[in-house]
Amino acid sequence: MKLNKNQKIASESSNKICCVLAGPGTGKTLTITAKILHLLNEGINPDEIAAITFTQKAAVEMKQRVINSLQKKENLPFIGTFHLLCLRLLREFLPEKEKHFQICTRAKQREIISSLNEKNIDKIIEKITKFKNTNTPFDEKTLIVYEKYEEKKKELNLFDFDDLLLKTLQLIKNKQIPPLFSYIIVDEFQDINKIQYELIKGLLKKEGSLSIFGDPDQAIYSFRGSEIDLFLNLPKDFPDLTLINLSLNYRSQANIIEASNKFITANTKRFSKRIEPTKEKKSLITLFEVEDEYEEAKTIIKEIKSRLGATDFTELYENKEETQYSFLSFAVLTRTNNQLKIIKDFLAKEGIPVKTIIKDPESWTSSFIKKLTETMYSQSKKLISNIPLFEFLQSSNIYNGLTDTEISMLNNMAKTYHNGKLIEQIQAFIDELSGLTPFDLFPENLNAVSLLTLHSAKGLEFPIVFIAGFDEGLIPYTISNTDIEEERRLFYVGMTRAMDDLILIHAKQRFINGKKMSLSVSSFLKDIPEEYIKIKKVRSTQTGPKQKGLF
DNA sequence: GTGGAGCACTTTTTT
DNA sequence: AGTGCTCCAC
Repeated sequence: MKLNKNQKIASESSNKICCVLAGPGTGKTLTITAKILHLLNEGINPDEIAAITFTQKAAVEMKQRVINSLQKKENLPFIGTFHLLCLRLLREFLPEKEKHFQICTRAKQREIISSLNEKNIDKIIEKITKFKNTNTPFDEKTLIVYEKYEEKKKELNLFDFDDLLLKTLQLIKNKQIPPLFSYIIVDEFQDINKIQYELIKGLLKKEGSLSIFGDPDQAIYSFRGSEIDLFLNLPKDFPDLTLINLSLNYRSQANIIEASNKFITANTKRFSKRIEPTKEKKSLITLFEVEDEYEEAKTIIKEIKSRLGATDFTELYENKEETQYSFLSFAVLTRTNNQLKIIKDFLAKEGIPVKTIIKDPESWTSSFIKKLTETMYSQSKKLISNIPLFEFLQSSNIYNGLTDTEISMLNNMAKTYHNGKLIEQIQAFIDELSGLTPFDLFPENLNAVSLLTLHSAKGLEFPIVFIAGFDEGLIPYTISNTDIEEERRLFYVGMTRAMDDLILIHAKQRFINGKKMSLSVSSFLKDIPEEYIKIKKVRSTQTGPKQKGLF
């Protein structure tokens, strides 16, 4: 494992509390992995170590790297989410008659709330989770619903996701759970809320050591209770804090790094830090000024095609030229999900494959499972029972009527079921389907252009990144967010996803919530110094949704 | 189970 | 001044 100087210092630090500032593309996961391996190498008992993340995806990635390095899966430290850690602690430390609860999933939450004759179910769930995480008070009506919801949950012996953390914290405060770990590592610390902060403090042994990894400039989740001040106040809370800055960026060409460095200094709530590029300057950021959202989509298509080496439609699909890019190289980022729809339709109409994150996997999978099961079961009867599921899928006509995303995901999952009778495989497979997360429905290796919101692009990287809707009102989203610094961090996250080219698009007019709006370019433009960006005005040829082809 | 009225319209994770 | 949803009547 090859580490740079500060990565090495961070991975070997044995200080009481160490905070590692890990800007975009600076090798955070590598360094955390190295730290875990270093501790194990020093002979620390794995049970003394906990590496905590916010998402499964981050946990899986980290765990996989540790497994690959150690060449073993047993006797590993805890590497997982806050929720998994709390679930395990509750199963271990709750009194016998309380510990056999089940998880109250989103679907179950909806069921409970709707049984109380409430509408706006998701709004209510949102308010409840906000209350549990930040103590945001209820209005009178929601308070009553909340009390009934809690009652019902108790009756059914269910804990919701927030309860997992809250109950654990309660047990810690009652001294029913002792400090358990000598080494706690926290990933993405900028996303932390008060409850998670208390949990960490309560689980760390008195002589233990705490390592914090994160980047305050990428804090974009205040709307769900994360508090950037918990990060920024660390030096005050811990006067003996060691700060280490991972400053070398291995992702983006120099122009993108220098522009984003300058851009983010417009914020005041931050630690002063700079990222140094390791790659050379390649090209300027491009800003396209176009007429409307249709011209925006057309610009994206044109730029994709020119980079794939195609001058017309047929060449592209005959794959005549070898180019350094494929559809996988491109991502289009927007502030809202709404904006992605029209882009998706335009790209799809051009035959450009796209993939998006499915917001509601529960309802998606339920219809998908329905669609699959009928065909699978009816066909499986006709087949010899011991062929692997993957081959069964390929030999059947299940793929008819599925999208590329669905097929790719299906194949990925089916490959993991090699053994057992066919019916059992199908049953196991369907069980697994119901546990899907949004990212499972976003197959990484599917050769398609990624369409994402700025939020869901965090942690990812692409050679070519478009940020569409670089309009005042959308970026920053002043339509309903007054926290401009958080909006600036969100755009900073977007900028720093790009490896080679960053392309911004501003449309002079577009429909927002049914209204045709005239928009000026984002006020964030003035925070990017002129020398890093070139502006191209695209004159409208013909516009409108009725038009058939683009070439 | 469906069609039309009424309504809301930012971002999202967690077994 | 568009879209997608939820609800309710049928």
